[in-house]
This record gives sequence, structure tokens and C-alpha cells, in this order.
Amino acid sequence: MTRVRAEDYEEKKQIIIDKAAALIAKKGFDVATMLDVAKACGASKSHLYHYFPSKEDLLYAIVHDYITHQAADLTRILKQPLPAEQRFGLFVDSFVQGAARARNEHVILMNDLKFLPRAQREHIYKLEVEMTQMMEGLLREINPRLMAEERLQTPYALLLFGMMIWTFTWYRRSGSISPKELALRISELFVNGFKAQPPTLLKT
Amino acid sequence: MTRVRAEDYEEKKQIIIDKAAALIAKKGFDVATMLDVAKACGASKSHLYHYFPSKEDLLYAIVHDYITHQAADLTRILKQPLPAEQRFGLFVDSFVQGAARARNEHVILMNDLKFLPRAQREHIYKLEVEMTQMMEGLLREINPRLMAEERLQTPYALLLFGMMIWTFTWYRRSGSISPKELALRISELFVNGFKAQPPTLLKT
DNA sequence: CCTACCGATCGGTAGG
DNA sequence: CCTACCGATCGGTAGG
Repeated sequence: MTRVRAEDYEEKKQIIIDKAAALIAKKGFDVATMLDVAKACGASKSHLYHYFPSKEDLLYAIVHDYITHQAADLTRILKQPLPAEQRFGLFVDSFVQGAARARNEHVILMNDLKFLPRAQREHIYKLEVEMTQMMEGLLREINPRLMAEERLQTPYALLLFGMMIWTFTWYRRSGSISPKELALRISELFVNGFKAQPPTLLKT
Repeated sequence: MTRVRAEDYEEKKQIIIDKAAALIAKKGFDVATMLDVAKACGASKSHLYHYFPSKEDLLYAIVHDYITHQAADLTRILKQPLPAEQRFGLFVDSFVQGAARARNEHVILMNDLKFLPRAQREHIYKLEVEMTQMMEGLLREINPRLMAEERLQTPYALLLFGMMIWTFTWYRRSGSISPKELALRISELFVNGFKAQPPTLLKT
């Protein structure tokens, strides 16, 4: 029988991830120090290095856990046997509510990817590209004539992500609008504007 | 007769601002060092400190020059005696093309405001809030029934800014779509979706 | 799990 | 006395 880790190993690791995410989201990766994180956990720096070999590995754990769950949720939604616009609505709802639930992780994903070592950074990028491509597929179903122009597929998908992602630089749960309502307004606004878009622009 | 500054004082200052903007946009404020900036200018650190009393003052000069010009352009557009939707189109065009022209400054405004001293940071925020309020005014003109709900005014304005701002994390001039076309597609998509938005949501 | 350190590198400033 | 720089080095702090 192999020696096992402490039974609360994963729990303690998750505490570090959560506390670190809060600090890094607030101050930025390079301003938040490992000593800050240690104090927030009520532990020493050495405690952190027992669980994560480097500060970058801690960052990677934060963003990887988050984006992996998000991508899995979105993949599941796309497989449902529903009309494209309904799947689109569920996609936006899942993305927005996921980001609202894990606001720290979302902000870090937006701001601090550049601090990851190349290989880890590329892996996160790959998952982001996959989510963009899922969205491009949905948009092709919703407005095939417009999306027949290949050069427009990624831009339109990224405009939608812009609305959703930027939201969390200003959005507060305590505000006047719930995550569910916000998701619904975003998805209705985008889908109506997108369907009304002519295949070629009328003005120059 | 008072002694004057070197005649090329302002030009040299502008060179520092431009080189620093390129480095800070690429690496982030705290990763880009004053030595990096000095080398990019072909000068010493002391040269930089002759023009800017601190690294933060250099950052402030970059974002202040940019946002001031941007706010002035937008204010001028709003005063034109044109229908609301046309002013909206011009606003989006000016914002997007301004950001495309000064991509470095735009990225810094998005990522590095947190490094400014409080007073300077508040001043930039104030200008950003003013731009948001200009947009809220336009949106009230375009869809008065929807915007009668006060709690929705800022969220809708910020969703539009999200589309425009996020663009420049992925947009490259050399891409398949010009800044002018991008601005037009954003403004058409948003205005159509926004006008179609019902005053109260149909689903829950 | 802690204290005591290290090699390095930062922003800012000295004399000339 | 000023402005416009340079080579060198300061005190303090980061990740490890």
C-alpha cells in the first residue's frame, strides 16, 4: 500500500487557490505576493510551496480549474437537441452565470494570462479558441448568409465575448440587475442585432 | 527674458511617451522597467527622470493625453445637429478608430489604471464616467421606453463599451476587417438589437 | 511549519 | 545659475 497524502490535502489546496484568486484578482499577479497569500491562508510561504512548486503553478491551477469547468458546461449545452437560438441563449446564460459565480477567476483569466509560462499559457489559449469556435458554429446556424463570409466569423463571435467578458470589470452581484437577467438581455440584444445584420454593409 | 526650455523639449517628451506606451502595453506597467524604456529611447534612465518625476507620472501622461483627446472628440460629435442614431454611429466610429490608431494607449487604459496614484486614477475614472454618461444620453434618445428604467441605463451603455473595448485584445489592423468596417458592424448590430429590446423581458 | 537568509532586480537619486 | 544628460550606485523588496 502506497503512502497516501493527508486526507484534507485537496481541501487545503482549494483554500489556497481561493484565497490566492481573491488577492490576484484584486491586486494583479505580480503585485500580490506569496507572503500576502500565505497570510490570507493563515500559513507560511513554505506552506504554499508544499502544495505548488511555484507562483506560476498556483496561477495555472486557478485559471485551469475554472476554464475547464466552463468549457465542459458549454460543450454539454451545444449537444442538446434544441433550436440554435435556444442553445445560444443557454450558452450565454451559462457563461455569464459561471463568470458571476467565479468572478475572481474570471478577472484573472482576463488580466494575468501573460504571466504563465509559455506551455501553460498556450494550453489556456487553446481552450479559449475552442470556446470561440463553438460560438462561431452557433452563429453560423443563426445567420448562415452573413456567416458565409468566413472573415467575419471570428470577429462576430469575439464581439459577443467582449460584451460578456467586459461585464465583469463593472458588474457587481449586489447591483440592480441579476446575472440571469443580464445574460438574458445580452443574448436577446445580440441575437436580434445579429439576425438584422445584412450580409453586405449598406453604407461605406 | 526668461530662460526657455530646449526647443525640442516637447518632441523628446513625446518620444518617451510613445516608446513607453509600446513597452507598457506589451509587458504591463510593472514588468516594463524604466531601463527598458530608456533603452528603447536610446537614452539613460536619468534622461527619463528629467522629463517625468516618477514612473507613475509617465503612466499618467500616456493615459491622460489619450483619454482627453478621445473625450473631446466624442463631445464634439454629440453636439452635432443630427438624428440620435447618426450621432451614435459617429460616436462608435470615433471611439473604435481612435482606439485602433492608439492601440497601445487603449490597452494601457484597460489594464494598468490600478498602478496610478489615487488622485490621478480618480481623474481618469471621472473622464470614463463622463463618456459613459454621454452614451447613456444617446441610448435614451434611441429607445426611450426601455431606458425609462433607470437601473438599465448604465448596464446597456457598458455592454456597448464592452464590445468596443474588448475588440482590441484580439484586433489587428492587418486582419480581414478594417477599423471603419468594424465600427460600422458594431454600431449596426448594437442599435438594431437595442431597438428590438422589449421594455420588460418576456421570459423569466 | 518557521526564520533566516540568498541572488536578482527594481525605482529613484547621487556627483559631475 | 540653468537644462540636459551620463555612469554608477543607493535602499528596499521580490520570489524562492
